[in-house]
Amino acid sequence: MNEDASRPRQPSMADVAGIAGVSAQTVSRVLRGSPNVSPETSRRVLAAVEQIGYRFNSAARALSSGRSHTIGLVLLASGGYYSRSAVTAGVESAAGEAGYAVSIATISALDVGLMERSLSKLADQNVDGFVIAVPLISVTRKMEEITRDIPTVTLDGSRTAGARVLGIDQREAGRIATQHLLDLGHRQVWHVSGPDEWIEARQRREGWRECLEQAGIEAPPPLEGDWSPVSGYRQGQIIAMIPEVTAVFVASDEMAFGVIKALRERGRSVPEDVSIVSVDDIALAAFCAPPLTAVRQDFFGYGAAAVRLLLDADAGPEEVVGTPALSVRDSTAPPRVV
Amino acid sequence: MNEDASRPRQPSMADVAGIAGVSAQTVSRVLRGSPNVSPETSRRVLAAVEQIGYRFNSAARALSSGRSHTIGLVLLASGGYYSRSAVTAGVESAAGEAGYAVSIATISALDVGLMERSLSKLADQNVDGFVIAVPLISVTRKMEEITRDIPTVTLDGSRTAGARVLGIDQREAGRIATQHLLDLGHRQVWHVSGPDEWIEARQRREGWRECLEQAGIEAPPPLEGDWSPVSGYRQGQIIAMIPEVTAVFVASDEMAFGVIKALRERGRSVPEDVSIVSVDDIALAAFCAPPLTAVRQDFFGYGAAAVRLLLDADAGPEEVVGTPALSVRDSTAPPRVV
DNA sequence: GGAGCGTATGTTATCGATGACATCAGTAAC
DNA sequence: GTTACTGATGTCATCGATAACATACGCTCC
Repeated sequence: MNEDASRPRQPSMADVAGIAGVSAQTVSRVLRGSPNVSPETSRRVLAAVEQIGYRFNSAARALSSGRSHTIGLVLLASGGYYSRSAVTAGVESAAGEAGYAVSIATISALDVGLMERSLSKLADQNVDGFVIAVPLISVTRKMEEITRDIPTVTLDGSRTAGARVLGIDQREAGRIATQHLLDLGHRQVWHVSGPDEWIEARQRREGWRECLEQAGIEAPPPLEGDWSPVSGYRQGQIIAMIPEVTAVFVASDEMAFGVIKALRERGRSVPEDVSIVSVDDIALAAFCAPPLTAVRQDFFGYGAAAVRLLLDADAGPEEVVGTPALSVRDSTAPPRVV
Repeated sequence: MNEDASRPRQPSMADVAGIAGVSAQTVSRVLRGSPNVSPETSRRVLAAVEQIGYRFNSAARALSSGRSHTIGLVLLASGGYYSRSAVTAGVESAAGEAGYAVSIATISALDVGLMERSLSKLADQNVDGFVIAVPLISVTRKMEEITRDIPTVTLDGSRTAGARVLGIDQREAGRIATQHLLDLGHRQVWHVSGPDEWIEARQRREGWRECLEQAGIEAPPPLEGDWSPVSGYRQGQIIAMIPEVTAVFVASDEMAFGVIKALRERGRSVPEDVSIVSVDDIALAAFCAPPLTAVRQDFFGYGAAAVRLLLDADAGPEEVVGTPALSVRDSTAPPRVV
């Protein structure tokens, strides 16, 4: 409308086309790297782009092509700072390489309503795919509707229609953690698990129980935390009151720190009196006292792999990242000889 | 084109309008909560939306209105898992409440080139605002160009054109941390700082130095880490070789854990032989051994406040979140009496 | 030498919501 | 009873890139 000097409008492809003396379509072709463009034309277009400071308008592309080049990432606010950061970094890194943006949605609790709303929100943004880094307890009709239209990869070992499993075998993780303690000579291994809604938590617990059963040991009742250090601390206070405990498999590093604190406050030292194995192996695990023996998880790798599965048409139906392996440090030792 | 039953097209406002017997414009008005719509019409429109499962198309809105209702968040891959997660959560929470989406861009290092590219990428997505959670060392012409057109809030106490400062007074944080150690009776306080490119790191160091100077103490040469636990560990190894050290102010919790580990390995216990104060007070600070005395930072609050500044037209030019305060725990004690 | 084809480019309609403006009824004011 | 205004709604052009189709040119092959 107002064509005066104050025009604050961003330059468009048409503007570039005008300067380069070609059509807007050709500009589009150059910018998308279409094969059938002469080098000379390409050069002129790119020069014009540079000259007027043209900036790509992804909204227009999304509208006309139907693809937003954006991936929606759903995270859970509880469940570990480290893993959240690392998964996010992995997703963003892989997405960025493929020219995709990442839009995030965090749900504050494991609740299907919240989950539905997050997915809706991202779907409204026309994301081209979902990475759901949240263990789905149950899948509602609405969630299915949304994920039917949009490719989805779920982390965390859960299975939805069309989702592909990733991550280490959590049952195996529980098994090797427990076995490590038995190998050291412990006769019994207690367990502080994650919240029961989490599939990983259940799988780790099963691995623990199976391992004990195979050794002919009756598993003690598991204690349940919520991944937070405080919850580990609370369960640790209970454990500290049971004199016979010499070894505990804790389902996450952050809870493990809480457990250790509680044990120490009751005069039980780690690893002398009680050995602790956990899962995750976060960056701080090696630097706290004592350095934690833990099953490694490559969260960054999980995020990156999820994006690959999403974007790579040739990708198989599933991908597993890493095999469970133990970083042995100083929170485990043979039981004190009685 | 093909109007047969297989039409996979998402319903549009026009479809809703058809069913409700109104115009598309009216549908738009209803959905945006425009005041001049009769309740009866509104009801019919909403019913139609529900009936055909209409989903909003934000690309179309972005194109026609010029506003994407998306905020771009720039993060730094180094610099603490906890703070990254918490800032992200804060940004997303506040943005979500205001109906805004969050798109993230992580840069792997403090580099103007990477920074320019990230901003460009987000600008291409037509974000309505930037939250830059990265300390800007220098601002290039290109960065200024981009942030001139798009409202920008920078966290981390740096100042760009149009950016608004947030966060606790880092100098004051350094001061109270150091003062706490002096108050306990320490005659000298050493310092492990963050990387010199970070303004916060410099400010904390200045607060430390000022505090010592006011007490008539000549500051020892500061050691420099990179926020990572390993870097703290390395500096801790140096400190452990200096017998006279009884107190250290470490610029972050994660480095502090590294320092403590190094000291212990050399037979110096914390806090008996050496007292440690740090900054951040992350979730694990209270649960590791020993629980850290640290200056609190409300990272979630930082993120949320940044978004408020961005979206709230009535917001002042600046906002400061929180005042530096110490969480006193067990990593500090009076010096051993000689 | 014309049929056939591939390459480089232009034209036009379209995606879906919205801003600007137009319309029309009803009501209050003179 | 006309004027002026307000509330509720409709019409139309537009945002910027792209898909689909059209065109023009040069080359190869029988």
